[in-house]
Amino acid sequence: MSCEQSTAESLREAGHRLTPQRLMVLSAIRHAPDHMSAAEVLGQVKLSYPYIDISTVYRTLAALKEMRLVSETDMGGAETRYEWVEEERHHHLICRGCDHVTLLDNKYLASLGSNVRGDYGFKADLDHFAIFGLCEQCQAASDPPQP
Amino acid sequence: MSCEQSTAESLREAGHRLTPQRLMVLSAIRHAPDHMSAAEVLGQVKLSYPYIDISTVYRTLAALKEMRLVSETDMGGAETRYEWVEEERHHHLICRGCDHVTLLDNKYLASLGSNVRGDYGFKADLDHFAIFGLCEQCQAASDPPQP
DNA sequence: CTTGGTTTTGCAATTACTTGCAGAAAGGCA
DNA sequence: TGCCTTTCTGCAAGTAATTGCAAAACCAAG
Repeated sequence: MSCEQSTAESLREAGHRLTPQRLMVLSAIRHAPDHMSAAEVLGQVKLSYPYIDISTVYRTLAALKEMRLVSETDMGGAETRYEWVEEERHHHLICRGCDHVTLLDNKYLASLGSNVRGDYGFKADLDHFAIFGLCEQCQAASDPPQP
Repeated sequence: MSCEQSTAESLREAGHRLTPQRLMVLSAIRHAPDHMSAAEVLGQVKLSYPYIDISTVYRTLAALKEMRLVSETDMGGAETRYEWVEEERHHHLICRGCDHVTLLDNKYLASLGSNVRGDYGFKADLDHFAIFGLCEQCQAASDPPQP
């Protein structure tokens, strides 16, 4: 009935068992409006089941990532961020000067993916990339003032 | 005299002090034939200076990375790998099925970089990427055998 | 419903990496 | 050369994530 029903079935078909812990992790990340850290997922699940362990959260996220239902991204902070993979992919440009984050349209990575697939036969997981670099302002700031 | 001389000078110009520890870390990674882990750099430097601490290695690698003299790449193993950035960049396709690693020509990422720069004004650090996915064999193995 | 092989969980210990701090050292200036 | 400010180092403690293991739970077959 719920929107998790079919996802749960996919898990079963991939040879995983449907435990309450996994369904709770799944539900937490599925309904989050944004990226979550493993600690945030843990906190969310603990609201309904306080005995869950952080290692179970990590193991479940790893399984979901392997099935490409969630993406795992190092956004430069202390914690790795996890996100439900939507039909419409998005990526991030992160400035290492000012930490500003810009959304990057999927077409840039889709094009990289299809080139790589065509030339190498390799099907790249380009679900959610964080690309670091310098934004326009920070480039100007670090360039020589008057050459 | 040595080939580190000019690099050391760049460090100074970037506002860093030239300590023996830094020069040893620099030399270790500069002359390595391949990627190194922080622990491997530590071991190498300890041969000539046993008192060096792992935190100094990490801090030096972070400074060199900030200057884009070394790249820091998660290749999927337990440890992050560091490498001296050569003029000619290279990248890796890593299969999550069989762990096989293929070299990826820089032109694919150079093209991504120039598109992003043109459209967003963002100068991406595309020094050394690890792209995960499925190689041709592993795709065939995971596809339905007879649809 | 019960049994039984296999997977999964929670705990505890471990690993990879980071951070705070006090003393040591770099290097600009006299 | 010696002084002085600032940065850097080594240590120790802390954090994010992983792993080994015994007990518990899943679920397919009877």
